[in-house]
Amino acid sequence: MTRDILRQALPNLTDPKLVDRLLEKGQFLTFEPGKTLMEPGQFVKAVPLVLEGSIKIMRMDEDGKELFLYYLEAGETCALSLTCCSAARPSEIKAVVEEKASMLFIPIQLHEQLVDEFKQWKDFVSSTYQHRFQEMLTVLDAVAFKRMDERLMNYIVTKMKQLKSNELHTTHQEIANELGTAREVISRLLKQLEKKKWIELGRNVIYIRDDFEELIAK
Amino acid sequence: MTRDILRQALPNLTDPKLVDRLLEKGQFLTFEPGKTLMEPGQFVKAVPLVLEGSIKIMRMDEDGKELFLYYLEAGETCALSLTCCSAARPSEIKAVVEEKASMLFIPIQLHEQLVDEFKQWKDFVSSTYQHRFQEMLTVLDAVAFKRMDERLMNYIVTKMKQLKSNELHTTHQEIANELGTAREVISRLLKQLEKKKWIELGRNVIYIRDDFEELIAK
DNA sequence: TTAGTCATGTAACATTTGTCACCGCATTTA
DNA sequence: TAAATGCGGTGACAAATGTTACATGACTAA
Repeated sequence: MTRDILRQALPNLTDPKLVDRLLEKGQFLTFEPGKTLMEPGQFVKAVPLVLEGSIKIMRMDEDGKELFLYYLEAGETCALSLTCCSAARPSEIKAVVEEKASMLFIPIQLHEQLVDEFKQWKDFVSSTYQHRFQEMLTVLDAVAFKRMDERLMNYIVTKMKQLKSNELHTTHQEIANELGTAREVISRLLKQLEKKKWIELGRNVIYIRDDFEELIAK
Repeated sequence: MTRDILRQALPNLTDPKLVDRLLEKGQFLTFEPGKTLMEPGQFVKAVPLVLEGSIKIMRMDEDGKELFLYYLEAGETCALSLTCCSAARPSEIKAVVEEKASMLFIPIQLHEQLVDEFKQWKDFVSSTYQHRFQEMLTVLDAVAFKRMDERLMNYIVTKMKQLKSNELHTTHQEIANELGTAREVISRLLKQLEKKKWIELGRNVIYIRDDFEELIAK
Protein backbone atom coordinates (compact mmCIF):
# COMPACT_ATOMS: atom_id res chain seq x y z
CA MET A 1 0.00 0.00 0.00
CA THR A 2 1.25 3.41 -0.90
CA ARG A 3 0.89 4.70 2.64
CA ASP A 4 3.29 2.05 3.93
CA ILE A 5 5.81 2.72 1.22
CA LEU A 6 5.71 6.40 2.03
CA ARG A 7 6.11 5.74 5.74
CA GLN A 8 9.09 3.51 5.07
CA ALA A 9 10.77 5.97 2.71
CA LEU A 10 10.15 9.02 4.88
CA PRO A 11 9.83 7.98 8.51
CA ASN A 12 10.27 11.61 9.56
CA LEU A 13 6.95 12.62 8.07
CA THR A 14 4.86 11.42 10.99
CA ASP A 15 2.07 13.98 10.88
CA PRO A 16 -0.96 12.02 9.62
CA LYS A 17 -2.57 15.14 8.17
CA LEU A 18 0.53 15.81 6.11
CA VAL A 19 0.67 12.21 4.91
CA ASP A 20 -3.02 12.29 4.00
CA ARG A 21 -2.54 15.43 1.94
CA LEU A 22 0.44 13.94 0.11
CA LEU A 23 -1.41 10.73 -0.69
CA GLU A 24 -4.64 12.45 -1.63
CA LYS A 25 -3.20 14.93 -4.14
CA GLY A 26 0.10 13.30 -5.07
CA GLN A 27 0.35 11.05 -8.09
CA PHE A 28 1.90 7.65 -7.48
CA LEU A 29 3.84 6.12 -10.37
CA THR A 30 6.45 3.45 -10.94
CA PHE A 31 9.19 3.36 -13.56
CA GLU A 32 11.57 0.83 -15.00
CA PRO A 33 15.35 1.35 -15.14
CA GLY A 34 16.50 3.42 -18.09
CA LYS A 35 13.31 5.49 -18.28
CA THR A 36 14.07 9.16 -18.80
CA LEU A 37 11.95 11.20 -16.41
CA MET A 38 13.14 14.64 -17.32
CA GLU A 39 15.22 16.31 -19.99
CA PRO A 40 16.66 19.81 -20.25
CA GLY A 41 14.06 22.25 -21.47
CA GLN A 42 11.05 20.39 -20.13
CA PHE A 43 8.96 22.16 -17.54
CA VAL A 44 8.65 20.76 -14.07
CA LYS A 45 5.08 20.72 -12.86
CA ALA A 46 5.46 18.61 -9.76
CA VAL A 47 7.99 17.85 -7.06
CA PRO A 48 9.24 14.28 -7.50
CA LEU A 49 9.49 12.30 -4.28
CA VAL A 50 11.38 9.03 -4.59
CA LEU A 51 9.83 6.28 -2.49
CA GLU A 52 11.74 3.27 -3.79
CA GLY A 53 14.63 2.76 -6.17
CA SER A 54 16.93 5.51 -7.35
CA ILE A 55 17.16 8.24 -9.97
CA LYS A 56 20.30 9.50 -11.64
CA ILE A 57 20.54 13.27 -12.07
CA MET A 58 22.82 14.64 -14.81
CA ARG A 59 23.80 18.03 -16.13
CA MET A 60 24.11 18.49 -19.90
CA ASP A 61 25.85 21.05 -22.05
CA GLU A 62 24.74 22.35 -25.46
CA ASP A 63 26.59 19.65 -27.43
CA GLY A 64 24.90 16.90 -25.44
CA LYS A 65 27.93 16.21 -23.27
CA GLU A 66 26.82 14.96 -19.87
CA LEU A 67 27.98 15.18 -16.30
CA PHE A 68 26.73 13.07 -13.43
CA LEU A 69 25.57 15.14 -10.48
CA TYR A 70 23.98 12.85 -7.90
CA TYR A 71 21.50 10.11 -7.18
CA LEU A 72 18.08 10.57 -5.73
CA GLU A 73 17.50 7.69 -3.36
CA ALA A 74 14.38 6.57 -1.52
CA GLY A 75 13.11 9.33 0.74
CA GLU A 76 14.75 12.09 -1.29
CA THR A 77 13.65 14.79 -3.68
CA CYS A 78 15.42 17.00 -6.19
CA ALA A 79 16.48 20.47 -5.14
CA LEU A 80 16.69 21.50 -8.76
CA SER A 81 13.08 20.65 -9.37
CA LEU A 82 12.18 22.68 -6.30
CA THR A 83 13.98 25.72 -7.67
CA CYS A 84 12.83 25.17 -11.23
CA CYS A 85 9.20 24.77 -10.50
CA SER A 86 8.97 27.63 -8.03
CA ALA A 87 10.53 29.83 -10.66
CA ALA A 88 8.48 28.25 -13.45
CA ARG A 89 11.67 27.68 -15.38
CA PRO A 90 12.53 24.77 -17.61
CA SER A 91 14.60 21.95 -16.23
CA GLU A 92 18.36 22.33 -16.28
CA ILE A 93 19.02 18.65 -15.92
CA LYS A 94 18.29 15.15 -17.11
CA ALA A 95 16.83 12.52 -14.80
CA VAL A 96 17.01 8.81 -15.59
CA VAL A 97 15.75 5.89 -13.53
CA GLU A 98 18.72 3.89 -12.26
CA GLU A 99 16.94 1.23 -10.17
CA LYS A 100 13.23 0.41 -10.58
CA ALA A 101 11.58 3.32 -8.86
CA SER A 102 8.26 4.19 -7.31
CA MET A 103 7.61 7.87 -6.97
CA LEU A 104 5.08 10.30 -5.65
CA PHE A 105 4.65 13.50 -7.65
CA ILE A 106 3.55 16.43 -5.53
CA PRO A 107 1.85 19.22 -7.51
CA ILE A 108 3.71 22.46 -7.08
CA GLN A 109 0.72 24.25 -5.54
CA LEU A 110 0.32 21.55 -2.93
CA HIS A 111 4.02 21.70 -2.17
CA GLU A 112 3.78 25.43 -1.55
CA GLN A 113 0.83 25.02 0.75
CA LEU A 114 2.59 22.27 2.68
CA VAL A 115 5.71 24.39 3.18
CA ASP A 116 3.55 26.95 4.95
CA GLU A 117 1.36 24.55 6.86
CA PHE A 118 3.66 21.76 7.99
CA LYS A 119 6.94 22.27 9.77
CA GLN A 120 7.89 18.70 8.91
CA TRP A 121 7.57 19.45 5.21
CA LYS A 122 9.42 22.74 5.52
CA ASP A 123 12.28 20.97 7.30
CA PHE A 124 12.31 18.26 4.69
CA VAL A 125 12.63 20.80 1.91
CA SER A 126 15.24 22.76 3.78
CA SER A 127 17.36 19.70 4.45
CA THR A 128 17.03 18.76 0.80
CA TYR A 129 18.54 22.08 -0.20
CA GLN A 130 21.39 21.58 2.23
CA HIS A 131 22.06 18.07 1.10
CA ARG A 132 22.09 18.97 -2.59
CA PHE A 133 24.25 22.02 -2.13
CA GLN A 134 26.74 19.79 -0.44
CA GLU A 135 26.67 17.35 -3.32
CA MET A 136 27.03 20.11 -5.89
CA LEU A 137 30.13 21.29 -4.07
CA THR A 138 31.50 17.76 -4.14
CA VAL A 139 31.01 17.53 -7.88
CA LEU A 140 32.52 20.96 -8.32
CA ASP A 141 35.59 19.95 -6.33
CA ALA A 142 35.99 16.85 -8.43
CA VAL A 143 35.70 18.64 -11.74
CA ALA A 144 37.78 21.64 -10.72
CA PHE A 145 40.53 20.04 -8.70
CA LYS A 146 40.81 16.34 -9.47
CA ARG A 147 42.25 14.43 -12.38
CA MET A 148 40.23 11.91 -14.30
CA ASP A 149 41.85 8.86 -12.71
CA GLU A 150 40.85 10.00 -9.25
CA ARG A 151 37.37 10.92 -10.40
CA LEU A 152 36.99 7.49 -11.97
CA MET A 153 38.00 5.79 -8.75
CA ASN A 154 35.53 7.86 -6.77
CA TYR A 155 32.89 7.03 -9.33
CA ILE A 156 33.51 3.32 -8.86
CA VAL A 157 33.27 3.62 -5.09
CA THR A 158 30.07 5.64 -5.32
CA LYS A 159 28.49 3.08 -7.62
CA MET A 160 29.58 0.15 -5.46
CA LYS A 161 27.99 1.74 -2.42
CA GLN A 162 24.84 2.73 -4.22
CA LEU A 163 24.32 -0.70 -5.75
CA LYS A 164 25.76 -2.56 -2.73
CA SER A 165 27.75 -4.75 -5.08
CA ASN A 166 31.30 -5.07 -6.30
CA GLU A 167 30.32 -5.83 -9.84
CA LEU A 168 29.40 -2.91 -12.04
CA HIS A 169 27.30 -3.84 -15.02
CA THR A 170 27.89 -0.96 -17.35
CA THR A 171 29.89 0.05 -20.40
CA HIS A 172 32.96 2.25 -20.69
CA GLN A 173 30.91 4.60 -22.82
CA GLU A 174 28.34 5.00 -20.08
CA ILE A 175 31.00 5.86 -17.50
CA ALA A 176 32.61 8.30 -19.91
CA ASN A 177 29.28 10.05 -20.37
CA GLU A 178 28.73 10.39 -16.66
CA LEU A 179 32.17 11.83 -16.10
CA GLY A 180 31.94 14.07 -19.15
CA THR A 181 34.87 12.57 -21.05
CA ALA A 182 35.58 10.19 -23.94
CA ARG A 183 35.24 6.43 -23.99
CA GLU A 184 38.89 5.91 -24.88
CA VAL A 185 40.00 7.83 -21.82
CA ILE A 186 37.95 5.60 -19.54
CA SER A 187 39.17 2.43 -21.26
CA ARG A 188 42.75 3.61 -20.80
CA LEU A 189 42.32 4.42 -17.11
CA LEU A 190 40.39 1.23 -16.37
CA LYS A 191 43.19 -0.74 -18.03
CA GLN A 192 45.66 0.91 -15.67
CA LEU A 193 43.56 -0.11 -12.69
CA GLU A 194 43.40 -3.65 -14.04
CA LYS A 195 47.19 -3.74 -14.39
CA LYS A 196 47.41 -2.78 -10.72
CA LYS A 197 45.04 -5.72 -10.03
CA TRP A 198 42.52 -3.42 -8.37
CA ILE A 199 39.78 -4.41 -10.78
CA GLU A 200 39.08 -6.98 -13.49
CA LEU A 201 37.47 -6.12 -16.79
CA GLY A 202 34.87 -8.12 -18.65
CA ARG A 203 32.39 -7.29 -21.34
CA ASN A 204 29.74 -5.02 -19.83
CA VAL A 205 31.09 -5.71 -16.38
CA ILE A 206 33.79 -4.55 -14.01
CA TYR A 207 34.75 -6.72 -11.04
CA ILE A 208 36.10 -4.71 -8.17
CA ARG A 209 38.39 -5.95 -5.41
CA ASP A 210 36.76 -5.96 -2.00
CA ASP A 211 39.46 -3.71 -0.56
CA PHE A 212 39.30 -1.25 -3.48
CA GLU A 213 38.30 1.64 -1.29
CA GLU A 214 41.22 1.15 1.09
CA LEU A 215 43.60 0.83 -1.86
CA ILE A 216 42.68 4.19 -3.33
CA ALA A 217 42.84 5.91 0.06
CA LYS A 218 46.58 5.07 0.19
CA MET B 1 20.69 55.50 8.74
CA THR B 2 20.72 51.74 8.73
CA ARG B 3 16.99 51.51 8.11
CA ASP B 4 17.31 53.47 4.88
CA ILE B 5 20.22 51.39 3.68
CA LEU B 6 18.24 48.23 4.38
CA ARG B 7 15.21 49.61 2.55
CA GLN B 8 17.31 50.50 -0.44
CA ALA B 9 19.10 47.16 -0.58
CA LEU B 10 15.97 45.08 -0.06
CA PRO B 11 12.93 46.99 -1.29
CA ASN B 12 10.91 43.78 -1.18
CA LEU B 13 11.04 43.59 2.60
CA THR B 14 8.24 46.05 3.19
CA ASP B 15 6.75 44.61 6.37
CA PRO B 16 7.74 47.09 9.09
CA LYS B 17 7.60 44.40 11.80
CA LEU B 18 10.08 42.31 9.85
CA VAL B 19 12.39 45.26 9.30
CA ASP B 20 12.22 46.17 12.98
CA ARG B 21 13.17 42.67 14.00
CA LEU B 22 16.10 42.62 11.59
CA LEU B 23 17.41 45.96 12.78
CA GLU B 24 16.85 45.22 16.44
CA LYS B 25 18.68 41.90 16.60
CA GLY B 26 20.92 42.09 13.55
CA GLN B 27 24.47 43.36 13.86
CA PHE B 28 25.45 46.10 11.42
CA LEU B 29 29.10 46.18 10.34
CA THR B 30 31.18 47.65 7.53
CA PHE B 31 34.30 46.21 5.94
CA GLU B 32 37.08 47.43 3.68
CA PRO B 33 38.03 45.69 0.42
CA GLY B 34 40.32 42.73 0.91
CA LYS B 35 38.95 41.82 4.34
CA THR B 36 38.43 38.09 4.69
CA LEU B 37 35.03 37.47 6.25
CA MET B 38 35.04 33.72 6.31
CA GLU B 39 37.47 30.89 5.73
CA PRO B 40 36.92 27.16 5.34
CA GLY B 41 36.57 25.48 8.71
CA GLN B 42 35.16 28.48 10.54
CA PHE B 43 31.69 28.17 11.94
CA VAL B 44 28.90 30.36 10.70
CA LYS B 45 26.88 31.83 13.51
CA ALA B 46 24.85 34.40 11.57
CA VAL B 47 23.32 34.88 8.16
CA PRO B 48 25.22 37.63 6.34
CA LEU B 49 23.04 40.13 4.52
CA VAL B 50 24.89 42.42 2.14
CA LEU B 51 23.45 45.96 2.16
CA GLU B 52 26.14 47.79 0.19
CA GLY B 53 29.24 46.74 -1.72
CA SER B 54 30.02 43.19 -2.75
CA ILE B 55 31.55 40.00 -1.41
CA LYS B 56 33.49 37.42 -3.37
CA ILE B 57 32.70 33.79 -2.57
CA MET B 58 35.34 31.17 -3.36
CA ARG B 59 35.68 27.42 -2.98
CA MET B 60 39.03 26.02 -1.86
CA ASP B 61 40.61 22.59 -2.08
CA GLU B 62 42.97 20.97 0.41
CA ASP B 63 46.14 22.37 -1.21
CA GLY B 64 44.80 25.91 -1.03
CA LYS B 65 43.85 26.06 -4.69
CA GLU B 66 40.89 28.37 -5.16
CA LEU B 67 37.87 28.64 -7.40
CA PHE B 68 35.62 31.65 -7.76
CA LEU B 69 31.96 30.82 -7.25
CA TYR B 70 29.95 34.04 -7.24
CA TYR B 71 29.55 37.53 -5.89
CA LEU B 72 27.17 38.57 -3.17
CA GLU B 73 25.82 41.96 -4.16
CA ALA B 74 23.70 44.43 -2.24
CA GLY B 75 20.42 42.83 -1.22
CA GLU B 76 21.76 39.31 -1.35
CA THR B 77 22.75 36.64 1.11
CA CYS B 78 24.76 33.44 0.91
CA ALA B 79 22.95 30.16 0.41
CA LEU B 80 25.95 28.30 1.69
CA SER B 81 25.85 30.12 4.99
CA LEU B 82 22.15 29.28 5.21
CA THR B 83 22.87 25.60 4.80
CA CYS B 84 25.99 25.64 6.94
CA CYS B 85 24.49 27.37 9.90
CA SER B 86 21.26 25.41 9.92
CA ALA B 87 23.33 22.25 9.94
CA ALA B 88 25.86 23.70 12.41
CA ARG B 89 28.63 22.74 10.03
CA PRO B 90 31.84 24.60 9.35
CA SER B 91 32.05 26.82 6.32
CA GLU B 92 32.96 25.22 3.01
CA ILE B 93 34.01 28.46 1.42
CA LYS B 94 36.05 31.61 1.67
CA ALA B 95 34.44 35.06 1.58
CA VAL B 96 36.42 38.20 0.82
CA VAL B 97 35.18 41.77 0.56
CA GLU B 98 35.46 42.93 -3.03
CA GLU B 99 33.99 46.43 -2.78
CA LYS B 100 33.65 48.30 0.54
CA ALA B 101 30.69 46.59 2.13
CA SER B 102 28.13 47.24 4.80
CA MET B 103 26.43 44.17 6.12
CA LEU B 104 23.77 43.07 8.53
CA PHE B 105 24.40 39.81 10.36
CA ILE B 106 21.23 38.00 11.32
CA PRO B 107 21.65 35.55 14.20
CA ILE B 108 20.69 32.09 13.15
CA GLN B 109 17.90 31.77 15.74
CA LEU B 110 16.32 34.99 14.55
CA HIS B 111 16.56 33.82 10.95
CA GLU B 112 14.72 30.63 11.84
CA GLN B 113 11.98 32.53 13.61
CA LEU B 114 11.61 34.91 10.70
CA VAL B 115 11.26 32.08 8.20
CA ASP B 116 8.25 30.85 10.15
CA GLU B 117 6.73 34.23 10.88
CA PHE B 118 7.22 36.28 7.73
CA LYS B 119 6.32 35.17 4.26
CA GLN B 120 8.55 37.91 2.86
CA TRP B 121 11.55 36.46 4.63
CA LYS B 122 10.67 32.91 3.62
CA ASP B 123 10.39 34.02 0.00
CA PHE B 124 13.66 35.87 0.23
CA VAL B 125 15.44 32.77 1.51
CA SER B 126 13.77 30.58 -1.04
CA SER B 127 14.75 32.84 -3.93
CA THR B 128 18.29 32.96 -2.58
CA TYR B 129 18.47 29.18 -2.80
CA GLN B 130 17.21 29.28 -6.35
CA HIS B 131 19.57 32.00 -7.41
CA ARG B 132 22.63 30.30 -5.92
CA PHE B 133 21.77 26.92 -7.33
CA GLN B 134 21.63 28.56 -10.69
CA GLU B 135 25.03 30.13 -10.20
CA MET B 136 26.54 26.89 -8.98
CA LEU B 137 25.31 25.22 -12.15
CA THR B 138 26.89 27.99 -14.22
CA VAL B 139 30.24 27.48 -12.51
CA LEU B 140 29.90 23.74 -12.92
CA ASP B 141 29.23 24.13 -16.64
CA ALA B 142 32.25 26.35 -17.01
CA VAL B 143 34.60 24.04 -15.16
CA ALA B 144 33.25 20.87 -16.70
CA PHE B 145 32.63 21.89 -20.29
CA LYS B 146 34.62 25.02 -21.15
CA ARG B 147 38.26 25.63 -21.93
CA MET B 148 40.31 28.12 -20.00
CA ASP B 149 40.31 30.77 -22.73
CA GLU B 150 36.54 30.88 -22.75
CA ARG B 151 36.37 30.90 -18.97
CA LEU B 152 38.83 33.79 -18.89
CA MET B 153 36.73 35.79 -21.32
CA ASN B 154 33.62 35.16 -19.26
CA TYR B 155 35.54 36.17 -16.18
CA ILE B 156 36.49 39.48 -17.77
CA VAL B 157 32.92 40.18 -18.79
CA THR B 158 31.62 39.32 -15.32
CA LYS B 159 34.16 41.62 -13.68
CA MET B 160 33.44 44.46 -16.09
CA LYS B 161 29.75 44.25 -15.32
CA GLN B 162 30.22 43.94 -11.62
CA LEU B 163 32.62 46.88 -11.42
CA LYS B 164 30.89 48.82 -14.20
CA SER B 165 34.27 49.63 -15.71
CA ASN B 166 36.39 48.49 -18.60
CA GLU B 167 39.61 48.62 -16.65
CA LEU B 168 40.39 45.72 -14.40
CA HIS B 169 42.87 46.54 -11.67
CA THR B 170 44.15 43.16 -10.73
CA THR B 171 47.09 40.83 -11.31
CA HIS B 172 47.42 37.77 -13.48
CA GLN B 173 48.06 35.79 -10.33
CA GLU B 174 44.77 36.93 -8.82
CA ILE B 175 42.84 35.88 -11.92
CA ALA B 176 44.64 32.56 -11.99
CA ASN B 177 43.61 31.93 -8.39
CA GLU B 178 40.00 32.68 -9.08
CA LEU B 179 39.91 30.37 -12.07
CA GLY B 180 41.86 27.66 -10.29
CA THR B 181 44.82 27.61 -12.66
CA ALA B 182 48.43 28.85 -12.88
CA ARG B 183 49.60 32.41 -13.43
CA GLU B 184 51.54 31.50 -16.57
CA VAL B 185 48.42 30.10 -18.17
CA ILE B 186 46.56 33.36 -17.61
CA SER B 187 49.48 35.45 -18.88
CA ARG B 188 49.61 33.31 -22.00
CA LEU B 189 45.90 33.61 -22.69
CA LEU B 190 45.77 37.34 -21.94
CA LYS B 191 48.64 37.82 -24.38
CA GLN B 192 46.61 36.08 -27.06
CA LEU B 193 43.71 38.44 -26.38
CA GLU B 194 46.07 41.40 -26.60
CA LYS B 195 47.40 40.17 -29.96
CA LYS B 196 43.82 40.09 -31.18
CA LYS B 197 43.54 43.72 -29.94
CA TRP B 198 40.62 42.82 -27.70
CA ILE B 199 42.43 44.04 -24.61
CA GLU B 200 45.56 45.97 -23.65
CA LEU B 201 47.84 44.90 -20.86
CA GLY B 202 49.56 47.11 -18.32
CA ARG B 203 51.06 46.49 -14.95
CA ASN B 204 48.24 45.69 -12.52
CA VAL B 205 45.70 46.71 -15.09
CA ILE B 206 43.86 45.33 -18.08
CA TYR B 207 42.13 47.72 -20.49
CA ILE B 208 39.21 46.12 -22.21
CA ARG B 209 37.71 47.20 -25.52
CA ASP B 210 34.19 48.54 -25.22
CA ASP B 211 32.84 45.96 -27.64
CA PHE B 212 34.63 43.08 -25.91
CA GLU B 213 31.41 41.27 -25.10
CA GLU B 214 30.18 41.36 -28.69
CA LEU B 215 33.57 40.18 -29.91
CA ILE B 216 33.55 37.03 -27.80
CA ALA B 217 29.95 36.25 -28.72
CA LYS B 218 31.09 35.81 -32.35
C1' DT C 1 70.51 55.63 -4.67
C1' DT C 2 70.40 50.89 -4.05
C1' DA C 3 68.71 46.59 -3.01
C1' DG C 4 64.88 44.00 -2.86
C1' DT C 5 60.33 42.60 -4.09
C1' DC C 6 56.61 42.14 -7.37
C1' DA C 7 54.32 41.66 -11.89
C1' DT C 8 54.90 40.13 -16.21
C1' DG C 9 56.92 37.72 -20.46
C1' DT C 10 58.48 33.70 -22.41
C1' DA C 11 60.75 29.39 -23.85
C1' DA C 12 61.01 24.69 -23.16
C1' DC C 13 59.17 20.83 -21.57
C1' DA C 14 55.96 17.37 -19.03
C1' DT C 15 51.54 15.70 -18.26
C1' DT C 16 46.85 15.05 -19.00
C1' DT C 17 43.19 14.70 -21.85
C1' DG C 18 40.93 14.48 -26.34
C1' DT C 19 40.67 12.63 -31.05
C1' DC C 20 41.27 9.52 -34.93
C1' DA C 21 41.82 5.27 -37.02
C1' DC C 22 41.44 0.77 -36.92
C1' DC C 23 41.42 -3.80 -34.78
C1' DG C 24 39.26 -8.13 -33.00
C1' DC C 25 35.63 -10.24 -30.70
C1' DA C 26 30.94 -11.04 -29.02
C1' DT C 27 26.15 -10.58 -29.54
C1' DT C 28 22.17 -9.69 -32.06
C1' DT C 29 19.50 -9.55 -36.27
C1' DA C 30 18.23 -10.60 -40.89
C1' DT D 1 24.71 -18.74 -41.35
C1' DA D 2 25.92 -14.18 -42.76
C1' DA D 3 25.82 -9.50 -41.83
C1' DA D 4 25.36 -5.80 -38.86
C1' DT D 5 26.05 -3.77 -34.61
C1' DG D 6 28.08 -2.86 -30.12
C1' DC D 7 31.94 -3.14 -26.93
C1' DG D 8 36.49 -2.86 -25.78
C1' DG D 9 41.79 -2.42 -26.89
C1' DT D 10 45.37 0.25 -28.65
C1' DG D 11 48.74 3.13 -31.09
C1' DA D 12 49.66 7.55 -32.78
C1' DC D 13 49.02 12.03 -32.46
C1' DA D 14 46.94 16.73 -31.30
C1' DA D 15 45.56 20.07 -28.05
C1' DA D 16 45.22 22.04 -23.61
C1' DT D 17 47.08 22.82 -19.45
C1' DG D 18 50.64 22.59 -15.87
C1' DT D 19 55.55 23.19 -14.51
C1' DT D 20 60.20 24.91 -14.40
C1' DA D 21 63.35 28.23 -15.01
C1' DC D 22 64.72 32.57 -16.02
C1' DA D 23 64.77 37.40 -17.70
C1' DT D 24 63.20 42.11 -17.60
C1' DG D 25 61.37 46.20 -15.95
C1' DA D 26 58.52 48.63 -12.31
C1' DC D 27 57.82 49.96 -8.00
C1' DT D 28 59.12 50.29 -2.91
C1' DA D 29 61.56 50.59 1.27
C1' DA D 30 65.82 51.28 3.42
